[in-house]
Amino acid sequence: MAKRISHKDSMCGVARPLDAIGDWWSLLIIRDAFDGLRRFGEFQKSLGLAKNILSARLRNLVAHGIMETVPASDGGPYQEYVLTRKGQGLFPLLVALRQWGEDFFFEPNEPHVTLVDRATKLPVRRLELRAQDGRMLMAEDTVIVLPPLAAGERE
Amino acid sequence: MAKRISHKDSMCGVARPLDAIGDWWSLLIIRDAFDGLRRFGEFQKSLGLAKNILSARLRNLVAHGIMETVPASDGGPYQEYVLTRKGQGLFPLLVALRQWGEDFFFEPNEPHVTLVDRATKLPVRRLELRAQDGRMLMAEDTVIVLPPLAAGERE
DNA sequence: CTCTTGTGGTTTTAGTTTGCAACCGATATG
DNA sequence: CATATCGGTTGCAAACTAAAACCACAAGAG
Repeated sequence: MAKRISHKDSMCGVARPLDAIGDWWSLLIIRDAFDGLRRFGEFQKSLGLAKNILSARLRNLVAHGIMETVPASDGGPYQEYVLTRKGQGLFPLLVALRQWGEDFFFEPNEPHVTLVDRATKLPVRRLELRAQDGRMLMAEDTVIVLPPLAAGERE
Repeated sequence: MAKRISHKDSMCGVARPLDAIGDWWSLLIIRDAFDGLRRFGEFQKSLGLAKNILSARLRNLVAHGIMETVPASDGGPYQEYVLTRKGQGLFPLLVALRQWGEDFFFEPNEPHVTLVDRATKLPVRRLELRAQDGRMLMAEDTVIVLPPLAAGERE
């Protein structure tokens, strides 16, 4: 089931998360989970994907510790799917995706849903990458550095 | 080729970007592009994916305006693939993905590559979502709001 | 008790996608 | 001219996806 994304034995810090999430559907499931959806049927209705696929995706997300099943919530005999702490850690990623979408996939005046501060109802700020000293960083202001190699290790 | 992700006619602000990116491979290509890779062969060597797949992914990224081909750079007879401004807009998403990976996919002392400020060589700060007034926002502090419906429009 | 409906899946099956490998054309290179 | 390298395209078997049918269980309805 797990499709190997990278050929390197030890996948990098980007490929490893991608492998865990699984695919786009999973990300949409996670987004719906952030929106409060919990039940199999809710996800299926919201996303319109085949039930076997949803079943497989949920199973994968649970297997990777991104979601977990809780026995009930309203006494019903069924289980629900909720985000774990690890799953909640994906929130910035979804925000980044959404903001990118707003920037480039909508006409200037095309209406679209907006993420707002629940308290003030104002739109949230943009995600910004900052240095330790608070300077804002663009992509070209950053570098990837290798971990210090322990003795004897070779690339 | 384009696999429809959502059944809804007008895809939401999350699904639309996902559809444009294409798949995980594309995201890894984009990451490599941020790392300075430009040539077909460089991507292929770095990612180890089949050439036909790479070819298709690059074509898709170009078609969606995320990358573009530039005729040369060192006088070679070949073209190179570089990120457009739209593609560069994906930087926060990649950072979010990387930070999530660092948080949950590495043992506490497992070495991994780190994103650092080029100027100071210090690791970058975490991405944080903030309200207009500067408060930090967690997922549960936010809501999605629908656009104001124009007259006559119905859900 | 039996019939029907709704939920939460699994199985079946066909269609699509993937990716290895082989091939191809266009430069260099010897 | 022979050969290699780069940037792909093409063919095809294997893997994966997804629509639909099916199944199990629980709750009501009659």
